[in-house]
Amino acid sequence: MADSGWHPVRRTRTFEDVLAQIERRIAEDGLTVGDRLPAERHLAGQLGVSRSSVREALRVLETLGVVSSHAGRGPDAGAVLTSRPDSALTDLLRLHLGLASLELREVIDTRHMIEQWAASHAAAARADTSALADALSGMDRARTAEEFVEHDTAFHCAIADASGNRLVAAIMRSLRDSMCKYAVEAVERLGDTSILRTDHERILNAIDRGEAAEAARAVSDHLAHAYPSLFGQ
Amino acid sequence: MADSGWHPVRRTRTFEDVLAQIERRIAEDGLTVGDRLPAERHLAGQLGVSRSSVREALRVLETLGVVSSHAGRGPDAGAVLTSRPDSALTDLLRLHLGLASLELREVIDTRHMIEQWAASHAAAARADTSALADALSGMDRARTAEEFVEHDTAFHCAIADASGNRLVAAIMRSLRDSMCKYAVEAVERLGDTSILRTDHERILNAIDRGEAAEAARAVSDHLAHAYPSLFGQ
DNA sequence: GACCACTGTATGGTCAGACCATACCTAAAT
DNA sequence: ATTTAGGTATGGTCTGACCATACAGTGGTC
Repeated sequence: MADSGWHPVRRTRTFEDVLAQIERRIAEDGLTVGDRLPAERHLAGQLGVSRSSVREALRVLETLGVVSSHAGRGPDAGAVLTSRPDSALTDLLRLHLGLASLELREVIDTRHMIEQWAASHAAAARADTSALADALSGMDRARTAEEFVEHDTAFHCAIADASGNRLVAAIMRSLRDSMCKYAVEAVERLGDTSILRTDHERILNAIDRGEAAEAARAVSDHLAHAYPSLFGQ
Repeated sequence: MADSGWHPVRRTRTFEDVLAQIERRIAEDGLTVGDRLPAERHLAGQLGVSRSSVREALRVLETLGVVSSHAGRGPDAGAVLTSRPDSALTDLLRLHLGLASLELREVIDTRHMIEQWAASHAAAARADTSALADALSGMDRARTAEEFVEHDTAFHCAIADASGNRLVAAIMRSLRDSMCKYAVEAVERLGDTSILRTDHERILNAIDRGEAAEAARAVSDHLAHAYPSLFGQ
């Protein structure tokens, strides 16, 4: 086996068993977003385990953005299947950045890769750019670095969305969210943000005109402007 | 706030509080990989919550690949900080693929992007290619489709590793792992794998000679060979 | 003194049962 | 028909217990 996930020799834990059962049920019963899982107590009874174990399994699924739990009674209550990979990815990146097991440089390089790809694909597909234009006008109204970064993030995520690939978009959103703090610092260090504004216009226009290569170049130049220290070498 | 992770109006759950406390402690105490968290019972006592809540928080951290729990006594026991983003990403992708909230096409496109980027970066950096050569020779010895895919996966992950970006490598590994099943099907459908073998040699040689553009082209051609149905249009 | 078997103990893993907060459902009261 | 009060199923939390694991110490044996 590949070395990717070596697990120590250990009896399967109960909640892992529950996890596998739930996953199997999702696959076999063709459950999809919006469907409900049985109540915790019922699941525990059906699987012959305690409620704690079921809860730990559900907690894992919730962490992975697969279910969402709501108390109370009615159609919205209980563990509902959802699709929220973004927050899971964000948490993952944030924690590993905090643990220093990932460096900012790596995150920004990854973002560079994604954004270039997304911009050129969006251009090639002649994607709708109204969301990008909205974010652009939002940046003009921004009065603080935080507000600026917020609209900047929206712009870049809109590029990823425009690529039409939801996985890429989710990764992009998580990357931005997890490095939000550093982005604010970068903007404050930069002072004048007009060049970023111009860069964005250039990206938007390239996508609008369907010029994939120019869109990729524009993204690359933009990141070099935003993080000069990482691209100086 | 950005729309990325809207949380319904709800009192913070206890385990979320514990989660935040642990994360804060990691950041403030500068804890890093290898350090131990207090025992569950102690943590519960310190934070004034029940052990169940602590356990649910630890389960989340374990899911995200940040801690690893071991029973018993001694230096290895307890919740130890680790850095295993790969399995978390793999689980996430696998589950969302199962939920049909992600399509195989999106995963393969993402892989295409990553692999092109990694190959050209590895070439530009004149990275060590011995791991790639090892995987290549492993493919020659493979006697079943599963074995073939295993070494194929190793080869492609080695490309990502050679790029020097751990985040990209982790994403690559997860993508491969989560679509392993489909890769076996693709190989079986293909029958003759010699063309894949030739493709790999071409990629390896391009990286070895530092030809970034050729490496990217070779990767692109290779994926077209492996998944002709997705690139025919 | 070196080695080995036994016991103690701190740890995670699991279970059972209780209670609370929430939110819908229902039936009675107006 | 509307309002209101109670019922009930749900998740969230807590308590306390017990088991399995694996190291740490203890004592005996050679």
